[in-house]
Amino acid sequence: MPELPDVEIYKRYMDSTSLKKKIRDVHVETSKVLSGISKRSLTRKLKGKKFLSTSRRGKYLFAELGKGEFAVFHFGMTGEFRYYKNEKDEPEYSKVIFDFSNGYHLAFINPRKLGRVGIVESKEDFIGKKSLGADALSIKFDEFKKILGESRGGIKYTLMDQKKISGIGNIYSDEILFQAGIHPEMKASEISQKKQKELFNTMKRVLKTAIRNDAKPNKLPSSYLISHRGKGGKCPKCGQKLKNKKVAGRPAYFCKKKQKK
DNA sequence: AGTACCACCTGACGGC
DNA sequence: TGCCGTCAGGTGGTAC
Repeated sequence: MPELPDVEIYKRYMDSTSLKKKIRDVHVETSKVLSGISKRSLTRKLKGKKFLSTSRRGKYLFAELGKGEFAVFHFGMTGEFRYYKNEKDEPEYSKVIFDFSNGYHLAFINPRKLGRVGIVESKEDFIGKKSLGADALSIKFDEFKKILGESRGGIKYTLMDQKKISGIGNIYSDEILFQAGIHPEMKASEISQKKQKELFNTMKRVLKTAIRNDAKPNKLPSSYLISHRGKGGKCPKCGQKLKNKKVAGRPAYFCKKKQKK
């Protein structure tokens, strides 16, 4: 479920469990989830160090190791962290496990192996290489407005393009557009000034609301679209059957009555 | 620049 | 119960 709200929750989880504890060892179940580093180097780089602090940019989570280095985590389409004590509690699908000297462990869980763990010398270089746009929670209206005005594609595509704005994925782009009453295929550049501001405020509100509710779909307000995805889902505002079609290559759900082009 | 499609992976789910 | 096709909250590459 890893879009911005989910990753923010994982960040806080890491902050409350895994900071400033000496890493005694690292276990990598499969190199598939490593990015640009071997099992041996990853272990060598981490052994004896501590995760000092965390930061997030979009869907990427960074853990500071000191001397400018950072561990980088990306969860792909599935994954989470779990902090536990006993070996017998090792979570299913753990791909990388960090052993701390206090006897606890932090597992990077990643069933589909689409996530990645790596080490970078510079956070800025990493963000630069990926060309990541401003984080959706930090972006200012002026920049948001400029991005919409310069985009030639549909608004759903624009919101999900990590190079423009980072952090929004398929689920939350649908949610934001639903709450803002904008059709996902509407041209980003054709959104009125008034609607731009409304969309901007809605984006911030939806993301913050999700975070406040631990990014758990069942804890979100009943007026949210998220739990109504799937066949036969109905609009929580008007009761009409939701439209389902591919938009920008991803399965989109929206209400034709409440979301106009 | 934007879209469409494939790949990467594997679990979950519906249909039969 | 079990097999099979399809789908899934992301990213990256290619071709158009």
